[in-house]
Amino acid sequence: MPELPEVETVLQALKPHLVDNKFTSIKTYVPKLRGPLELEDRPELLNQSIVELYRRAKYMILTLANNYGLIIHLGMTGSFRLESTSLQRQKHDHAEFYLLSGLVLRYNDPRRFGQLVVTEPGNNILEHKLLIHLGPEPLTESFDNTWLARVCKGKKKPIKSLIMDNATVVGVGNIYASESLSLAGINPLVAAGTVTKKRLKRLTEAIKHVLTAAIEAGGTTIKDYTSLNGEEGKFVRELMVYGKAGQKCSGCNRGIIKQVYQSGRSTYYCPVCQR
DNA sequence: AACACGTCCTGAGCGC
DNA sequence: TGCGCTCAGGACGTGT
Repeated sequence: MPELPEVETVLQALKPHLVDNKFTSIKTYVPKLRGPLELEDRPELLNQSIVELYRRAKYMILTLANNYGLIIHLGMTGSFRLESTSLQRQKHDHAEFYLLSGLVLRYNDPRRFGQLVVTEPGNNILEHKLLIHLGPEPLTESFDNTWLARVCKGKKKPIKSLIMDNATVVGVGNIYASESLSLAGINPLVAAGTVTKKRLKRLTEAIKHVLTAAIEAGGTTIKDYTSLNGEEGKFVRELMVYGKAGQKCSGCNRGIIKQVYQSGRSTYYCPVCQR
């Protein structure tokens, strides 16, 4: 389940192979993923140098020399393989990008929650409807305790739901939300508006710390996630609470990790050291 | 306005 | 052994 660190890891792996390369042909095998998949019969995407590949939230953005672009979201189970064209297409490979370098980039996504969207030249890609409403990037100065306090003010919904909201901060999914709250010592269930400024500062720092450490570890592999060509993320070894229901908390060494459900998502926390 | 919840999707894991 | 059920969750859309 790719969150920001996983997307960042994939992005860095893809970059050297894609930038300055060109798509020579693109094939798709399903009519839609999360939205329509309209990459075939688009000559404007072919034989144009790939200029940039960067990230905004959990989206990867690829731009071409003619200012067409591609917005890519891996959803829950999306992954890329870069490989020889002599290798067979696999089950759930929904799109193939044949490259001038001779390799093929294959997009695999069993649950088809991902998105591959073409953008037209002329508009700022960051103002695309998928991107325009996104909040600050967690690893920049624009995400700080002042901002978080402003967003939390008066909010009754649980702090965990709030930090998973892309309008508050982007890239924090279910795993890193639980992990960040664990590190900050905050109970995920408490109303966001009741968390003190001091604790929100700790939370801001915890989010930055956890995401940075996860990027360094190449992400977290729980079930589906792998980076390019099947590499697994090692942050799973550093998890404090996620997926550890019933185990003793390694933070305080006293509490037993509890699993609760918040709007259909599982949340893990230590009832002793997260108050 | 704020928040909750349904929806999309497939495969793993489990109980019987 | 095999079937059917439940769960996993990102982000948008809809309902309250």
